[in-house]
This record gives sequence, C-alpha cells and structure tokens, in this order.
Amino acid sequence: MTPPAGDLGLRERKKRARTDAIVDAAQRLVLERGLDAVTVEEIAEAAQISPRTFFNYFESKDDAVLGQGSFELSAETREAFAAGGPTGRLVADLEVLVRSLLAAFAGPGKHQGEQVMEILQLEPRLLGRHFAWFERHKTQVVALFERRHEAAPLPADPEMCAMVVFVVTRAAMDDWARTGHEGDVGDHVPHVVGQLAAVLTS
Amino acid sequence: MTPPAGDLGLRERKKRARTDAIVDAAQRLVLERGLDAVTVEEIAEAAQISPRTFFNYFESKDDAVLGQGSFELSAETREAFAAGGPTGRLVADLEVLVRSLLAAFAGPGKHQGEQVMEILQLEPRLLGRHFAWFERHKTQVVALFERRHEAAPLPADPEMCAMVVFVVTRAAMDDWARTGHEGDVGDHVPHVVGQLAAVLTS
DNA sequence: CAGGAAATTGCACCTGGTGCAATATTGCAG
DNA sequence: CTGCAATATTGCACCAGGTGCAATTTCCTG
Repeated sequence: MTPPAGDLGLRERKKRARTDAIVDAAQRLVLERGLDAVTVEEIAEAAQISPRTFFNYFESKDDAVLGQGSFELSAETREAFAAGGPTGRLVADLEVLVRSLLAAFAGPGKHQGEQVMEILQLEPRLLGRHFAWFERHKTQVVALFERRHEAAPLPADPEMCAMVVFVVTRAAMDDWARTGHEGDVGDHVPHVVGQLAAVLTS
Repeated sequence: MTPPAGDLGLRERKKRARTDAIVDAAQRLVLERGLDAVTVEEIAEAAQISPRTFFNYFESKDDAVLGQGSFELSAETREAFAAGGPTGRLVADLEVLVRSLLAAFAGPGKHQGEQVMEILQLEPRLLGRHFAWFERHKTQVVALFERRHEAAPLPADPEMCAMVVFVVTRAAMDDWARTGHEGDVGDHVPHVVGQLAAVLTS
C-alpha cells in the first residue's frame, strides 16, 4: 500500500487537469469571441471532452467561464475574523475580508485573476452570476458575522454587514476597472470604503 | 381627425391590456407552482396569445414574471434630484430616490408590489435579474448623479453613489422581508441607511 | 372603403441543460 | 496479474427558452 500523502491518485489528478482545461478553454474562447459566440460544444471540444461531460464538471457555461468553485475564504481568515481580529476595528477587518475574497475570486495565479476581471467587464451578464454566487454564500457570510458578534458586538445586523461585504467587493472591482486596472484590485478597497461611507453620512 | 388627448387608440389600449394580462398570468402561475414549473407556453396560453407573441412583449420569462418595464423614475423625481433637491441633503435625497425606485418596482397597485416581493423571496434566482436590471440602468443613475454634481457637489464618484442606491434598495427589500413584511418597504430605508453607515464608519 | 403600417402568428431552428442507460477507466483485494 | 466494484465518460433522446423570417391579420387614416 502506498497511500501517498501529497499525491492524490490518478483519478483526482485527472479531474483537476480536466477542470483546468475546461476553464482555460472557456476563458480563452470567450475573450476571443465573446460569451454568446461560444457554445458549450466548442468549449468541450477545446477541452477534449464530450459536451455531456462538460456538465459533469460545471452546472452552466457561465460557471465554467468564471471558474467558479475555487472561491472560498481560508479557514485562518475566517477564524481570525470570527474571533474579532485581525485588527479589532470592524471596518479594517472588513477590508481584510474583502481583499481575501477578491484574491480568492481572482484565483491562484495573478494572470488568471486579471482574466476573470477582464471577462466580467466585457460581459456584464456574468455579474449577475456574481450576485447569484453571493446569494448562495450569503448564509455563510452572515454566520461569520454572527460568530464575530459574540467576540465583539456589531453595530448592525449580520445581514447588513454581509451586504456591505458584497457592495464593497463589487465597488472595488468597479473602481479598479474604472481607473484602468491600476495596481491590485485589493488596493482599491480602502478608497471605496471611504467613498461609500462619505455618501451614507453626507 | 380625432387625436384623442387622454385616450390612446385601440392599438395602444390593447397593448397595455395584453402586457397586464401577461404579467398577471405569469405571476399567478409562478406563485402557484414555482418558476421552473411554469413554461412560457403556459403563460402565453393563460394570457391568450401565442408563445411567439409573448416574446414581442418581454425579452424573457423572468422579465415577464417581474413585470419589468413599468420600472422607471418619474421625470419630476429625476429633475428634482438632479437639481439638488428635494431636501438638499444628499443622504436624505437618496432615501427619497430609493423609495421611488422601490415604489416603481412594486408597481402601481399595492397588491402587485407585495406579489413581486413575494416572488422575489420565493425565487432567489430572480434577484440576479434585479441585479442585471441595475446594470442596464446604471448609466442612467450615474448620469443623474453627474447632473446633481453640478448643482451640489457630491462627496464621492457618481459610480459610487449609484452603488449606494443599489445596495440600499436591495438592503431595504431584505430588511422588509426579514421583519415579516412589516408595513411598507420604503419605510425600511432610513433604518438600513443608518445600519450601513454604522458598519462603514465603525 | 382602400391601402399602408404595425402587430400577431406559425415555423424552422439553435443553444443550454438534464435524465438515463451503456460503456470505459481506475482502484483495489486476493 | 487478475477480476470485481466504484466511478467517470459518453451518446442519445428530450425539454424549454429564445430568435429570425415570412405570411397573415388587425388597426389606423385618408
């Protein structure tokens, strides 16, 4: 028996390779021709699988294009936040949270991240998916705030806090795009937080 | 020639009647059976039109269910806001704007409004459409803020202001739903504005 | 009432997406 | 290495949403 620690077996490796191949093909084709001009059949062909298999990996074409799935906060980030950290000031910790979210959304590689952002800008329809994603994970985010509430009381309902997370995420992406992809997306977080606060307390 | 002032001619009247019939049928059926269990064919049949004609009135099934289209701010509201009114305090005027938006979304009749909200709660997928709607109209909202900026300088980019409009609208709907549909949706606006501000300035 | 504009409709067609059953691949115990 | 069970891939038939086009009907206007 060789139960490989770091290795994951042929099956698992193939699965990952296929997933990557699908996302790569989807993003490349969509960037080349636009979302509506690319069919699932073509993506499947480019990824060397059957169209039917495509749907074993992703629930929809849109999900594949966004590479949705790699998209969660690390345990440390979550625990630290729930415990009232990392700084103890809510708004600062929120910024950290959003930055992690943006990084997770962008994906592991820098390049991949920019590509997703570029696609999102090119195909606003997909932003609807982003919203849907948020809806799906909303309960988790709310739960996170509920836990933090016990460590350090919140100034608002957990649901409202979750909405803030969402809007800041979205606004940061917007701001980043509007300024011509200047620097890292996360670096725009403080600015948008300031602006949103300014509007709401005007 | 009888260019009827108040009247609109048979053609126009029929068009409106049909639109209403479609929305009514769509909402009734969806409330009865759920979004996925209702086909366009059935809605068309209930509205006594052919399936093809359905798509002359609405771009998608979802649009029909939400009755999207009746969904714009009145000229007065817009002009007043652009001119720096109605109160002169940005956040207060924002609240007025959002209330108008919520009212427009709800539709003319009270009953219709609650129905839409009920459907939105029952079928979260449609919230994605709400987001899409916002994306489509975002430029208009941004333009509104740009105009206001000349009358009374804004504390943030027009785009950020538009994001605030969106998040407040959404948060108010949420809050209203969470408190068991208490009173009018619009009455929740001040509360959520306060909460969001509290989080962002914590 | 005639003729033109606008709306309705039928029809053929494409794409996204699912269920099901057959087949192929992988993992594993002997 | 071999055979068997688990798992993945695939083909196939099918449904629903949505569009383009051309024929037909309905409304308006002179």
